[in-house]
Amino acid sequence: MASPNLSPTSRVILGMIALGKSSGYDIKRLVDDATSNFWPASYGQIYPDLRRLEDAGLIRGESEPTGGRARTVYELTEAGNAALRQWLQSDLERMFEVRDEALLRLFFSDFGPPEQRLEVVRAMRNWHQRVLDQLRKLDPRAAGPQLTWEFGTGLHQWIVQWCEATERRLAAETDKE
Amino acid sequence: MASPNLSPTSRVILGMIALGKSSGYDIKRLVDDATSNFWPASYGQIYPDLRRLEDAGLIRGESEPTGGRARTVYELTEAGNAALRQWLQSDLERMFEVRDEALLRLFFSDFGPPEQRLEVVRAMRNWHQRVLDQLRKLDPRAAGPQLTWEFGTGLHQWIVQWCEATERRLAAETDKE
DNA sequence: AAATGCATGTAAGACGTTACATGATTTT
DNA sequence: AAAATCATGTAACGTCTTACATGCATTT
Repeated sequence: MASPNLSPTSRVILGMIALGKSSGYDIKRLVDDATSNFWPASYGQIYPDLRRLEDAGLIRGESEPTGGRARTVYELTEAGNAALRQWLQSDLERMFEVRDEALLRLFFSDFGPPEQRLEVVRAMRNWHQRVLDQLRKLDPRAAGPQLTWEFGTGLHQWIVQWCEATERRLAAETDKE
Repeated sequence: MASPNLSPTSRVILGMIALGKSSGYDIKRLVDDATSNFWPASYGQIYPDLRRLEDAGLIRGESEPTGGRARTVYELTEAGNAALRQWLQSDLERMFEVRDEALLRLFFSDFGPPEQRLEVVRAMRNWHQRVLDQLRKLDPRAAGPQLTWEFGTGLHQWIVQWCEATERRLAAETDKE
């Protein structure tokens, strides 16, 4: 009933449960399909968080075994519903974080030969192309609201195009010399 | 001389030192100016890492006080130079990570009223617009190689435009009802 | 019979930020 | 005289991942 230390990730969990009663396993699958590109979550995060959310009275767990296989399914309490709504309406700050090792390499690759820069951009393009292919394989409706899906595909597509343009530019520079 | 546990961030540090002898303070400033948008670093990361890098024999520190103010300046050793080059040439994997709370809210905002979605996208646009303004204030040449600067501005610009388009779409949907 | 999927969990550690403390120097 | 900047550092904490362990059920 006490309400301490809810991690940022616990909000995804809360949200996923709001979309329908779920077990920890279910949540993991939902997250992988729908939000992992902008908010991943691991079992090591999910299960302890479920405990904390239950201790805080925001969710309620029920045992729903499938045959002899244990299974605990969670649903929101009234408090949990209120907490979710409150979060959705609160001001948002410091919300966008990126860690991109490719850009880091690009930044420092003035160090090496010019072909190295080209190599980095190529690897970068490949990576985002793969993410893009994977995103497109998903049925956007199955993965929840489509706005985020559109954003994801659009973003990676933009990056791929930037890489292509940059590769052409770098190739031209290399040829000149 | 032993070479254990170098954090991902230690590579930024190594790279920054390669660009010129630097103190921990200098590195922090360089990172804030040049790479913080895709690879931030805090003092709590930098100073311990400098120790580890020195213990590993990749950098060498010299005391260069300014008046009575202590100051330790680092430069690369031959081993450090080799390590940097090796990193730049190695294959890169799992290099792009995003955490975006705005998208998370967008994803779950089917919960609340439709105006809430609009509100989230607006806040999102504001945030990226502010980042964009800040990036443009920087002289790209002062902030190191310009490729990463161009990428950053382009990316945030694309996001701002996506938000604008989405806002129009959402507004149109709201009017219809 | 073996492999894959369902289901739950934990321990250890990697990684990073925040907040604090200290003090000298320079600028206003 | 006060404020801002230079400079170094650490302790505590939050967050998250990795790797492991366990065992039932279903598919091949």
